[in-house]
Amino acid sequence: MSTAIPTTDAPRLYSTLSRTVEPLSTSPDGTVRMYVCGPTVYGPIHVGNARPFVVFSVLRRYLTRRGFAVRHVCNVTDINDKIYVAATREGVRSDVLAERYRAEYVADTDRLGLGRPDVEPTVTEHLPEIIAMIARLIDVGLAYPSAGDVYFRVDRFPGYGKLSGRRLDEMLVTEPGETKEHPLDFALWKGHKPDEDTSWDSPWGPGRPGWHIECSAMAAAALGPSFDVHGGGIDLAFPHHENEIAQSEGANGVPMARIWAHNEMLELGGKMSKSEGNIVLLRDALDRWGRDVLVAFFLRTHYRSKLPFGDAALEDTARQVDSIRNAARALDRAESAPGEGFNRELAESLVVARQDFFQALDDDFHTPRAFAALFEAVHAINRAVEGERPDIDQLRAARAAFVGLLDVLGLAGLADPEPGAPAEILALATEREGARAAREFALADELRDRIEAAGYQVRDTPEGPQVTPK
RNA sequence: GGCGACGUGGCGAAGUGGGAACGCUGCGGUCUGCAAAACCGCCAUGAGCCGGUUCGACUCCGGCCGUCGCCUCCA
Repeated sequence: MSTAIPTTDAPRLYSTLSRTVEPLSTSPDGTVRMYVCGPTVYGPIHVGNARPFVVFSVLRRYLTRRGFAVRHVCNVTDINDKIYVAATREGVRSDVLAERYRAEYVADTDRLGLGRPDVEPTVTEHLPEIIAMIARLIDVGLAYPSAGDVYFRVDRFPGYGKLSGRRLDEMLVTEPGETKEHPLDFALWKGHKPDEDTSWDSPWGPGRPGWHIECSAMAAAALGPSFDVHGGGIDLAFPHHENEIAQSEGANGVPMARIWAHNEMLELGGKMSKSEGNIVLLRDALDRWGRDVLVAFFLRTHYRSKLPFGDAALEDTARQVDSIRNAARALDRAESAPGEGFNRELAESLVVARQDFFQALDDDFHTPRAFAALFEAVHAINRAVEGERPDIDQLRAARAAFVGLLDVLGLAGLADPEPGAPAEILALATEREGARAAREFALADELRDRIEAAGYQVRDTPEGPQVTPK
């Protein structure tokens, strides 16, 4: 079985900036440099916040297995209006609160088991870079101090609006700008207010960074002024990413990111958001569904489609995950009683599945089609185990191929050896076999009920009973 | 009001100018003492609605209706 990736073209991704699917670029050293907007840490993250984390973490996994070096940066915003508000409400210092929820964010997303980004910068670590960038923007005339704040001058940046397709003169103006030249000018630096318990010195007086400048500064610090992919939720396209472009390109004079990749929103009767109050915390979803189901749930829908979150969809996903796991169990059984020959249909199906799988992911990270390919493999494996059973070498090769696909999606654990049932459960299963042999089926069924009550399931197979966790 | 995304079977969800993937559910069958799993087969003559282009449109264009996101903090 070939290990080469059966594709010739470069992976392609849709860019909000060009509104087309574009070939992925690499930076001059061959690395794909990717920056993804992470959470503001003023509370535990919800499953909506987890979507970009999953999408871009798995994209990184895919690109890595596709042979690219990837530098994946995902920031944590730990200075923000909402953090002050939350700190006041909880009666703790804002920096203490931010650090607590930063750690909780890391712990929650660790449970997804998709690895960590290479760098997870925080705002508090980047004040010097932020201040330097603001100073630079003032130098080139794109920013101005005003009453202790510093604002970006939007009408001096010619490309303002190019990402979100807006024009300055069409935008709804809701905010009067008594300290701003233009109502849509946005804050780069906010002067210290008495009720805020942190502040940093700057040439414009004590204060803190505005919301957008941090990402410009952190992205440049971690990836340089120009990189390959900038990701995040579509709700950030305006104003956040628009402002990032204005700041970074205004200060650095080069395009910030080649591809702007945005995931669509999770829905729970309208967009899931903390301000709407219709949220499910990531940790609660993990407790209830487990990481396998949750990861598969995010991946079975394309990242640019809205994703309704609900019990029915998760239950559906859980069944899909079970059927993937069952194919691995079928391989377990077959390996304990292999056949003699070579199953040509299995070999061919796995090649096709692998090809379809990688082609789908090359095409704008099409995970739903990758899932379809995965099920081609599931069925091919089940057919081979039931039918013309292959020899041990082919079974092992089939497992390797199957696990290789699962691994790209972060689901290789579905094929891991399962923890064996405890001895007392296995004893019940053995006893049940005796009862069955003696045709004492009432006793056999009672024993099965007891096994199930203990959380295990018995499946009678030609290789004997298979006891699996329920 | 402006910008954008989208409307496909019971549900979820794809591709495609000329046979509507895939998964779940449901139905029938095989296997099984039964069950579970698996396997085999069936399930949209139609793709929000109305026009247009075309030999031919679900697929392109226009209009309408509807849903959602952004325009204010938001993944």
